[in-house]
Amino acid sequence: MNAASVRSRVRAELVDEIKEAARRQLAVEGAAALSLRAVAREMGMVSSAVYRYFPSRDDLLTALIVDAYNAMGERVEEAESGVRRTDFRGRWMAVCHAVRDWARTSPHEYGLVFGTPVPKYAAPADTIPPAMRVTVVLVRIVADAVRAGVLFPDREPIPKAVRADLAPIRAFFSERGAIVDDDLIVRSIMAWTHIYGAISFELFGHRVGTVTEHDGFFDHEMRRMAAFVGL
Amino acid sequence: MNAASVRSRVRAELVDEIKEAARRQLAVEGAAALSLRAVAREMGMVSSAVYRYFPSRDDLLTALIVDAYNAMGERVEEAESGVRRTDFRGRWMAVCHAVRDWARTSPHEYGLVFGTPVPKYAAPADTIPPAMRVTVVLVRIVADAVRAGVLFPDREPIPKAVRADLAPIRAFFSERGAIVDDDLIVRSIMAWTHIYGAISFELFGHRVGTVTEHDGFFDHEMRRMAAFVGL
DNA sequence: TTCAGTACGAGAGCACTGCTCTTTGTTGGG
DNA sequence: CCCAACAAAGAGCAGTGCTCTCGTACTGAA
Repeated sequence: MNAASVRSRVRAELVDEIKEAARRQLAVEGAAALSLRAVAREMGMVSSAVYRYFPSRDDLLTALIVDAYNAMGERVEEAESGVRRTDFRGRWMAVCHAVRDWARTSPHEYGLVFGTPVPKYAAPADTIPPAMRVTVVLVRIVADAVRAGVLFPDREPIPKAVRADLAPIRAFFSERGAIVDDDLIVRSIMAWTHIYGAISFELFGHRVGTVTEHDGFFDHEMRRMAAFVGL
Repeated sequence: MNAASVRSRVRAELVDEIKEAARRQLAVEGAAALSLRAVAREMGMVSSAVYRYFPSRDDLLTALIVDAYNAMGERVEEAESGVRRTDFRGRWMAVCHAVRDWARTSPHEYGLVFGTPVPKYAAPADTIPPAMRVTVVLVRIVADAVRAGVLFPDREPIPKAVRADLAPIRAFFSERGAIVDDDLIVRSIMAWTHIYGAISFELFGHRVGTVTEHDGFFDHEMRRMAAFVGL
């Protein structure tokens, strides 16, 4: 083990500690109030020292966003893998509940990735793969169901412009050995949209006065959307 | 006209001017960067003077939120009123598109009311009525359709807990002379959830790489959700 | 083992923020 | 006509993100 790796190891540890402290602060105050100075204070260092590890506050936020996506992806993948492969509906429902469970345990992290985008902040390219993890799982379920011959097209006419738009996605599916029709893609996107909408509505407080039994309603809602998709 | 009203009139004008300036700044920088000092600067006054009109930055934000809800409500009501009363599906679609159109012309205002809730900020009670305006329009469409006998229950079994949860809403409908079954309420809430989810997904950039023809996709999507509701 | 180069933390400082307090000016109504 | 109510200004406090400089400690090669 050369000495450079010693330095870089202690550096990586420091980076983790800073992120840890930031995450703690995030959970209490929220993303908007995340203060680099407060993080430094909690770690017993001066604010300028933190800049050795994160060039700016936005870079810290980016790191937290990537971590959040990965945490969510991990939870989803784990939950989905525990379901019998041929139980497509069960796999789908497991994903839905895993996303919501994660969102409820880490509401600020959820808000960080799915809430109002921070102005003047453009998510760098390295957030894309972690952000895709959940989508990939959902796509795989649909592809598997199609291959198993249990998912059928709906014969719903789709506008030409939308159909052209969907071509690359269709190609993506057929590369994975699943011939998927446009309508099924539309329904899948709608279902993912709905998962996001339902969780955000609940978490952001837009269902107060409408729904109080969030657990039951979400489950029922997701069940209906799974049926809508065809699972 | 007594003199007190003169004072209060010029005061109301100042309040409007401040909100106007704040709104302009909001459109450029976003809610997080809304600076009371910058607003004051733009108006040629000193920051402390603004505090005569808004006790805190959050109060300014609250005022903007109320205005945003009302602007959205107005757009929706106007669009919906222009459709033949018996064209229930047309009325519903008009609402969907009006919400999206407003959101696209005022993305920051949309983010303000539907995005990540500001930590430590609790929306005061006077934001509730403006926030309900769109919901009221949607409810009226459903109620009208039920009364006209063109909307039927789906006979989808609903969990007991959810059913109990929905009782007050069912009562609200029957007060308006429409006997609405639980399943229809569920579908309506889901549709509103979906409107929100689709618009937020688009505006917050979570559909990049999936959909590019947003207009066409949204229209198709909403059409399918209208069918899902039964319209 | 020595020594140059680098990484690091500390501290001061800049321009900004929300907000408070005191002082000064203005203006409307008894 | 004068005084009270109101408005604006200005200074000031504590906080923010971020930059720059400076001394120290450590590392990797000679």
